[in-house]
Amino acid sequence: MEEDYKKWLSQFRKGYIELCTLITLKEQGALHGVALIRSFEGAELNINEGTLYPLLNRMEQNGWLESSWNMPKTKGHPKREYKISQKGEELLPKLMQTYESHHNSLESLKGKR
Amino acid sequence: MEEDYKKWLSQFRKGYIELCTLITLKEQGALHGVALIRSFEGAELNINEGTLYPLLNRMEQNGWLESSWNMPKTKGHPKREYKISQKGEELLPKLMQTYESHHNSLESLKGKR
DNA sequence: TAATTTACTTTGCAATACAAAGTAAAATGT
DNA sequence: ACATTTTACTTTGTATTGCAAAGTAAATTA
Repeated sequence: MEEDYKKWLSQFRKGYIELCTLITLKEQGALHGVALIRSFEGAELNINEGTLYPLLNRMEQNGWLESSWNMPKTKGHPKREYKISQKGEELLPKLMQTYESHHNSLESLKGKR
Repeated sequence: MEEDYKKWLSQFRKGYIELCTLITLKEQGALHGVALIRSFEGAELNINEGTLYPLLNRMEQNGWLESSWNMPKTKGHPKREYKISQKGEELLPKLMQTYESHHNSLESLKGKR
């Protein structure tokens, strides 16, 4: 039962995390991985490292994001910063529309008698 | 670009359709496959046969649904009717809670400045 | 200078949505 | 009566992604 739920959750999140990433980078500008994870936590959303980093790489390869290494001038660990690309900006409204449409469908199914 | 979107959509729907199925069977009682597809269409949600039928079988094997063949007494094609099981009824609120929590997270990410 | 922390990478696995082709029973048309 | 079409469901093959766990390497701390 608990097992069923865990499996379902991991499926349910497919695509969702990409959308959250696009939204966050659009709202907040350039962020590196750990900062993204913290932003998600601020929205009570916990994302695994092993999920996020491969996802960021895939999104960059798709051209939805752009990244640059941010070598710290004085101190700190080198970080890779991601920001949303032109293509990502164009795609985001389409994904949001689809998200909302699915949300409405679900609400509508709940309300049937 | 269009290709990107299609791939994303197919990922995004993972898990979502199972939830819609549970909700619909809870609301409407026993339905067969085609009736489910029509219910979804009524909520402006289009689901492929090749998606729905394997999904129904999986859900039954997980014990979330129960099915029975409905041999028509006088006329019509034999149909397999699905209804939500005890286990499905128990699981549904948990999935809904998770759905809503993710919905809230996304809204919260949109609202950040 | 050894141990720890930070940020990111890599690997292997399991699971589902979809398109397309397939099956079989019932209804329809000629 | 026989062939065609429709209805409802099944099967197959592919492509992706989320996750846990182990791994790397630079920077900081002890």
